[in-house]
Order: sequence, then C-alpha cells, then structure tokens
Amino acid sequence: MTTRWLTPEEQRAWRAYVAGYLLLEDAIDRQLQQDAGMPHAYYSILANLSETPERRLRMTDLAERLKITRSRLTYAVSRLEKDGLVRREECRWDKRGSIAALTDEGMAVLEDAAPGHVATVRAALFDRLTPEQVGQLEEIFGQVAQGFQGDGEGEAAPEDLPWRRRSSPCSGTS
Amino acid sequence: MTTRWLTPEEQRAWRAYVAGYLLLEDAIDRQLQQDAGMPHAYYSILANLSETPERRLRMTDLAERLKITRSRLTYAVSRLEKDGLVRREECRWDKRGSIAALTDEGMAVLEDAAPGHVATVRAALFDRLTPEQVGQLEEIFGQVAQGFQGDGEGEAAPEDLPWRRRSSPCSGTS
DNA sequence: TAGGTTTGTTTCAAACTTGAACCAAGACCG
DNA sequence: CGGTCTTGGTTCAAGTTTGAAACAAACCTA
Repeated sequence: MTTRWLTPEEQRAWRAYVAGYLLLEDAIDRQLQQDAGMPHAYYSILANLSETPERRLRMTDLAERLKITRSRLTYAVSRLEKDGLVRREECRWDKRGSIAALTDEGMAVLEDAAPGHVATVRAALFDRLTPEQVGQLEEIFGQVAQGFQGDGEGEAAPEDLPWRRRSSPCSGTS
Repeated sequence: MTTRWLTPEEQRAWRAYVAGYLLLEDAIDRQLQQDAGMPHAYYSILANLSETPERRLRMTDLAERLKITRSRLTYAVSRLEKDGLVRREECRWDKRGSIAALTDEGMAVLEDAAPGHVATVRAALFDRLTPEQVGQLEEIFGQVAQGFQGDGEGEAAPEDLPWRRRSSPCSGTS
C-alpha cells in the first residue's frame, strides 16, 4: 500500500498533541516527584487501589486498569511496598495470584498528594479548556482507547492492529 | 485554597485521556522498536533533523523542539551516533556548542521507518477521528502547550506554574 | 491422573530517563 | 584585563522501563 501520509491538518494536530502531552506529563511527573516523591505512574497505582472497595486489587487487574505491563507494575509495587505504601497479600483462591493492598500509610500519602496533583492538572489542562473541549477530549481519547480494546468484536479496527496487548478478568476483592 | 477537585466530566475526560495516551504511546513505541529498532523519542530526533534545511540542529534547539531535557538528548544522540544515524559536529561560532547532523544512513533509516509509523498513528488515532475532532485535538493541545510557553506574557497562567522549563533561541544552520 | 498448555507473576539484563553536578566557553562589568 | 555570571553540553549515579525468560499453579484432555 502506498502510505497515506498525514494531511496538513493531521500533521498539525499530531505535533500539537505530542508537544502538549510531553509537556503535560513532564509537569505532572515533576510535581508529584517533588511533592510526593513518586512519578505519575506510581501515584496512579495508589489512586487506583484507593478507589476499590477493599483497597486491594490483583496485580493483573491493576496492570490492566493502568494500561501498563505487568513487569512494570511488579517493579513499581515492590518499590511502593518498600516504602510501606502498599502491601502484597496472597490470593486465597488462586495460589498463583498476588494482591496489592493499599496500606493506611499509603492512603495518607495519597490524600496528601492529591490536592497538589489536581491543582497541576487543572492549571495545565482543564483551566485552559472550555467545557465543550473537556467533552471533546473525553470523546477523542475514549475512541482511541476503545480501538485497543477487545479484539475480535464486530466493528474491527480500520486495519489490523498487530500491536495491542493482554486482557483478562478476575476480580480480587478478598 | 480548598482544592477544586475535578468535576465528573473532567474526571471522565482525564481518565479517558490518560488511558488513551498510554495505549497510544505504547503502540507507537512498540511498532518503532520492532520495525526500526528505536523508541518514539529517537525517531522524533531523526524526523526533526530531517525537516531542517541543513539536516542539522544544535543540541539545545533540538531539545527545545522535542520538549525533552538536554541530558536525555545527549544520551539519545550518543546512541544514534553509535548507530551511524547521526553525527556530531562542532559549532563554528560558538565553541561550546555541538551540532547534531542527520547522516545519509540516518535519513535512509528514517524514510524506511516512516510509512509504518504513519500507518500506526493513523490506525490508532486519525482513522478513528472525524475531521472536526482532528481540529479539536489540535486546538486543545495547542492551548495546553501554549500554557507552558513564554513566561511573563500578558494573559498569564490561571495560577502560577512553578514547574516549566528552559527556553532559548539560537539557530545552527551551518 | 500424567502430560501438555495456559495463566499469574516475578526475575534478569539491557536500555532509557532523571536531576544534580561539573566543565568549558561566551558575556558582562568595573 | 580579571572576576563573575550565564549558557551549552556532558557526565554520573540512581531510578525506571522493557522484553524475554523462568516459574509455579491452574486447567485441560485423553
């Protein structure tokens, strides 16, 4: 196939997007590193655990939610565990499984860090967007994320997406 | 200040965005790593150099364009240089400066990799968006990026943005 | 139930990123 | 000039991420 290059509009959008998200991620990482001593991904782990009824989740589920690899999660959780913010528990129904549980200290750290994090996200992103744009942002990335979801389904991808990864259920509310 | 938390709409948008860009970056990195043996950031270095009249740029300029730190760039360029895709030249007017120049081989590798890269970006992003959404994407991230730009200006940031980095001119077309 | 496959997770080495520290070369100033 | 501040880049150690390989427990299946 003779490559459909990006149109000028798409190029501009792509450049703006890349520049924007790099700056944004950078700002978020810097803020969290400064104020909470951890990068964005680690904060997300704590946040995700905190939103769960029992404040615990199986590794694979957590990785799935966070859209990160299991190996990356293993490393991150080990570090958080060393810091006492997360505790690893074994899964009773499945001896293979291990569960990451947010400790009280972890919850405290999270609550401490949250305001600053939100302020950063606001200042860098939401305070610059109109309500319509907020909706557009959700719509756009929702569509993008969907594209990576469940494989086989009916409305297949515009092309084959040979990249794409995992998927797996199994909840771990002890 | 009593933290203005994200509204439900903002939360949804934020989640969609984070999930989306993680998946997207992951797909792009994977594709480039597979097909060109380098991550997205490295590809961007080559691409950026190729778009310059003389196919060369001073390190700081390049870092500025790419929105990455100088130290990160130094490392990346060293690797690319080792692979023969980029060559370092000294700056004649400023003995401190060093210039990164795209080699013919680098150009060739870039041209080889481009189609696959574009295809990935298309399949994962643009083929899922309407033309209006493409415009919205540009608008949104253009605004975000602007927020990190030139400091002092009139319409200052909604809050102080204590994070933010460098800035510096100086072109290096030999 | 033995044997083979899949699934959940960790491990390991190699590559990458970060931030602070460092160095040398311009710029300035008295 | 000689000192001092700034700028352009690199270096270094510490922390992260990656992908492939290793394991072990769960699941078939004959």
